[in-house]
Order: sequence, then C-alpha cells, then structure tokens
Amino acid sequence: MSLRRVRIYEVAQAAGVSVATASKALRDTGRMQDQTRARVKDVAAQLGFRPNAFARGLISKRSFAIGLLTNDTYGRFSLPLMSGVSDALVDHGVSVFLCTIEDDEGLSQRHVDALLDKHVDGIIASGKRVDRRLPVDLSKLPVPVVYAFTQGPDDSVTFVSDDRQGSLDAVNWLRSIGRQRIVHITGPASFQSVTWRADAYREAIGNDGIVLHGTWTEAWGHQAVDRLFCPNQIFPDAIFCGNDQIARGAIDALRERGIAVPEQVSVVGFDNWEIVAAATRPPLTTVDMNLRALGREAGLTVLEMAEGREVAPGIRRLPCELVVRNSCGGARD
Amino acid sequence: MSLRRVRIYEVAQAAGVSVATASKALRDTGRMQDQTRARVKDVAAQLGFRPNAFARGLISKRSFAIGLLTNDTYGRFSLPLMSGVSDALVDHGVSVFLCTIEDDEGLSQRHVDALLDKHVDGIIASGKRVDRRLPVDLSKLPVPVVYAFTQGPDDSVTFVSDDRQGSLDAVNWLRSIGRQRIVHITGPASFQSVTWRADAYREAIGNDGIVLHGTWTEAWGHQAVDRLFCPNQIFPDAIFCGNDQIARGAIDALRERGIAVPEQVSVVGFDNWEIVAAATRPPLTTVDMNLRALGREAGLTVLEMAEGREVAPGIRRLPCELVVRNSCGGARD
DNA sequence: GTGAAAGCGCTAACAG
DNA sequence: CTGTTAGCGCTTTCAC
Repeated sequence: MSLRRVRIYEVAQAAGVSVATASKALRDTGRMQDQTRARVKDVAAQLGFRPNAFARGLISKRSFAIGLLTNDTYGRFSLPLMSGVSDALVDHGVSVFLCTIEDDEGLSQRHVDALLDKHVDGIIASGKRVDRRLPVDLSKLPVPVVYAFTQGPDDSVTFVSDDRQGSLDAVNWLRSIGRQRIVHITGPASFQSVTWRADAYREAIGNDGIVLHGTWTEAWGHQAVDRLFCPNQIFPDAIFCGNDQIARGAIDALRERGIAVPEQVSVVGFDNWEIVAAATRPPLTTVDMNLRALGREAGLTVLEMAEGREVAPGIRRLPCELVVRNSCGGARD
Repeated sequence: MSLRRVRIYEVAQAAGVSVATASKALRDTGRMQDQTRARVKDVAAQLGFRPNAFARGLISKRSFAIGLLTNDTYGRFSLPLMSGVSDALVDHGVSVFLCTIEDDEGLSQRHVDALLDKHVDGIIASGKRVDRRLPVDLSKLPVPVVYAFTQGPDDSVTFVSDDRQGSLDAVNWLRSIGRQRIVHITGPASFQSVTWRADAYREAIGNDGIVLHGTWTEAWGHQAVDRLFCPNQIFPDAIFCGNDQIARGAIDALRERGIAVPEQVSVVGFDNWEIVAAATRPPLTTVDMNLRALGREAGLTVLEMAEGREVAPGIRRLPCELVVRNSCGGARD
C-alpha cells in the first residue's frame, strides 16, 4: 500500500509544461499544439496520474457519487435496481452509495446527511412497495432526487414498472393458449400494485373475474387453491398470481391434489424472482418487472439532472416482460 | 433545491471571530474560552453549517467512504454483510459504495479505479463463495483492504464464519434430541465450505457418517431423499443439509413420501435464508452465519486500518448460531 | 486566547 | 499557443 500519488504538478514537470497547460491538455480544453497535448497525456499515463477528486470537487462541486436509498432489506427489489443504476453509471465514473434504511426515520436522516455532506450528485429513492414513501423528506434537498419503485411527491421524477401492461400480457397469454376460466390470486388489497394488477386482470377478463386477496406468501397460494378446487365447483383452468411465492404455493397445492400443471391448469406468477421461479415444479412462467432497466433509466436520469439538464417531472412506467417457462403449457408465439 | 451552502467564513462572521478560530472551535482543537467555543458552535448549528467534505478531504486525505466489492448478484450473502458494514459505520459518518462485479475482470477494475479516484478510506472485498477470489488484484492498493466471506491473500485480514462450529452445533443439537442416524446432504465437494461442514459432521458423528454430494438446489435435496429412503434400508432419523434449499427439497420429498417431519425425521438447514427457511413446512431449523455481525466487524476493522492503527493479518472465524424452528422437534434447552 | 497567512491539488481567467 | 495568478473551503502553523 501507499505509493505516493502523483500530482498534476509532477506531470507538468515531466512533460516540460506548466501546470495550467497540463490541466488543459488532460481535460481536452483550451487550445495548444496537438503534439503538446499528446505528450502531456502520454506522460500522465506513464506516471499513472489520477486527478485528485477532492481538488476537482472543490471547484466543480461534483463528486461523481450518488446515493441509493432503500428500505428493502431483502434486496429482492433493490438489488436488481442497484445493479442497473450501477451498470449505467460506472462508465461515467460514478459510484453508488447504497443506504438501507429499514423504515427508521432517524437512521434515514443520518444516511441522507452523510450523503449530502459528501456532496453526492444526486439521490435515488427506492423502496419495496411502490405505494409507500420513505420515512424521510427528500423534497427540498440541494441535489436532484429521482424516485424508483417507490412513490414520490407529485412534482417528482418517478420510475415504476407498468403493472397494468404486465398483467394484461400475462392474462392475454393465458387466453392465447386457450384458457377460459382464469382466476387471480393476489396479495393484500391495501397494496397499490395489487389494485393495478387486479384492475388489469378485470380489464382483460371482464368484471366477473374472480380475485382472491391474501398475503404475499406461499401459504396463501396453497390455501387459495384449496378454496378454489373444492368438489362440486367448476374448476379454473388457469391462475394468474400476484407474485411468485403465491404461484409456487398454488402449484404445490395443485400437485398435492393430483391436478397436473400445466396440463390441467396453467399458472403465471409475477416478479420473476429467479430463486423461486426456477425452483418451482414445473418452472414458473412469470412477469418480470425489468428492475435493472428501471435502475438504468433512473441512474441516467439523475445524472442528467446533476449535469443541469431539465427533466420533466412525472411518472414514467417502464414495460414488464413475460418470461415463459413451463407452468402454462403452450409455447411463446 | 439549492439553498446555498453556508461556509465556515459565514459562521465566523456571525460569531464575530476569525475563520481560524471558528475551525478550531468546531473541531474541539486549539485553546480558547469555553464561551467562545460554545458561541461558535451555536451559530454554526443555527446556520446549518456543514463542513465541505472536499475541502476537508483535500487536507486530511480522508473521504469517509469505503467500497464494498462483491460478486454476489443475488445479494443472498452480500446484503446482510452490507447491512452490517453500513450499520457499524454510519455513526462514524462513513458511507458505503456497493459495487457488484459479477466475475468480470474489466468491470471490477473500473469499479476499483472509480473507488480509488474517490479516495475511499478502505475496501471490503466480499463474495458468494469463501473459496473463490475476486477477479481483481487488491493486494497493492494505496488503501487498506479487508476480506469478508471470500478468500484473501495469505497476509490479509479476512473474516469468515466458523462453519465447523456451526456444523458441530447442528449435529450436536440433533443428537441432544435423541437422533441416532444422522446423514449429511450437501453441495458440490469442490466448495470449501462443503468440506468444512462435512468434516465437522464426521468429527461429531464418526467416520461412518454418510455424506451425499450434489448441487445446491431443492431438486438435489429431493433426489437425495429418494435415494436414502428406498425400501429395505435402514432409514435415517435426521438429515443435516448443506444449505436451506437442499433442506427444503428434502422436507418436501419426505412429506410426499408420507414421512413426518419432525416426528420421524429431523431436518436442519444451513444459511438461515429467511425466505426459504420460513416458507418450508414445517419452518426450518437452520444454521445462521451471522453475516451482519461479520459485516460489522469487517467495517470497524477497515475503519481502524484507515485511521492508521495496525491490524494483525490472519483469518478470523466468527461464530454461527443455530436458529431453532420446527423441523427437528425437541425444544432448545 | 485569537487571527493572519500559507497551503491541500486542481481549474479557469487573464495576460503575454 | 502557453504560463501566471487567483481562488474553491477548510485546517494549521505561527505570530501577536
């Protein structure tokens, strides 16, 4: 550890120019002989010169760092998002502070303060529920804020997945492979995403669609199937589930009852949580919210704002994508 | 956005002292009348003064930021770790850059370069396997490096969980509740952690213990049970699994065969991956590697090193903890 | 006890 | 075309 860092002064010396010229050469600003510029760049590379970010920041007020706030401790949603943000920004030299704040107001405030103290170029606020706000007010910060997968104030820039489109895709896919009696097993009605998905389901099916609300668990999927498949009833031939865990519970319950998936009943999930979708037997066809893409957009947007470009406030819905595995039968197109 | 930030100059003015005195007052250095110091602090608070990190860093060479490198895209291991690191450091004003580098050398290098450019105070390297190195050489960086849940060079500071102790705890627990024929279903022999866990299992059971190697999947757990419970065999009365997914597959297979868990067979997992351990029926008793604690230690250690204190190189094994749920029967002490 | 002044490493006017 | 100079906001000798 600890070879002393080389300063621009040393580069200038070695290249036989002044510090100012060296700076201009390296930053591709000012005018000078191409030859001079090349020589300076050469020497800088040779010496392994890396400009001091503190000195630069002091002048430019930019840190090339942004903060990602999330209250999703599991990382089910925040990690893909993070990964998208990071991917999009690493090539701009921007790194991402991840702050997991678990609904604790004091902790959130400390994290935000730490970020502001470090002069982050922007903040992305994200959560595990699109309809909950983070426990901290980001509305009058001295840096741009973008909301991703969480609800921001009305005049904010917000990115969410298009749950309506995703749900329509799922239901339409079930119909395209010949399913007629499609039910919807989903989470608590209090979740915004539940409403969006259920509304889209009804939009596709008609108002006599059956929607069963419960928790986001396998146990509920299991239980809902028990309820739907009592004797002396007309059985559904397809189930559109509000998330993958419910879908997995449902499929397990169907198998235990000797009902074949996908031959007798098709099942579609939501989330494409690899770890459950792939372990399900058969592997689950499910809606992917493209969280990485969401993260990428959010990252690029906050960067634009940091660079001073105006970005119109509003909610941007990014498309979901149906990932076809084996729980439905049929074959994609 | 954008109330101009107040500089120490303005604090000094308002307090009727010089910039130098203001600085000393706020930093609790130098000598001056307690009264003066108090007044300056008061005014600073009033004005919402936050020292400029760039200016400070330029002098102190410290950024109060560290980088956490990981190739664990799922976040199964890196998120709890991250959360521990962050928890331990937020109160020191330190924020954490998370860099997910997915085994890509070029990407890793870019991330590391970005971190160094920002003068991070240290780097924690972490992975999804304790026996794999990250695809980037961290050994001669100008900042301290700590390894957590991944293998570092011999002379490095490394934190890992004590898999031996965790496994012994699991097996001893099974014996303490009266189990006699305990088998071990685990992952590929090529994993270091598999060896550690299997060796500990044999250490507790004797060399006639049965160890079945496969993949880290539910499918393998399922399949292994099929193999163990063929007719005309003496059935095991307990299964110690190498991870929670295998355990879940095993439990599902047992249920499908009408073998009662925990009445007839006890099952223990490894990882305490909440999402699978809790969804298993019955909920899984499993070994928790205390990754948050690991992260906390790693964070505090890298911070110490950043502050110049010497830390002896070597591997530190932190204890695992058995989390008792319902898949074994018995009751904890 | 308190303040003036010199710099940390870099960039940007402004001269030459 | 290139170099001199004056800061960015803060800390830290060193005089007073």
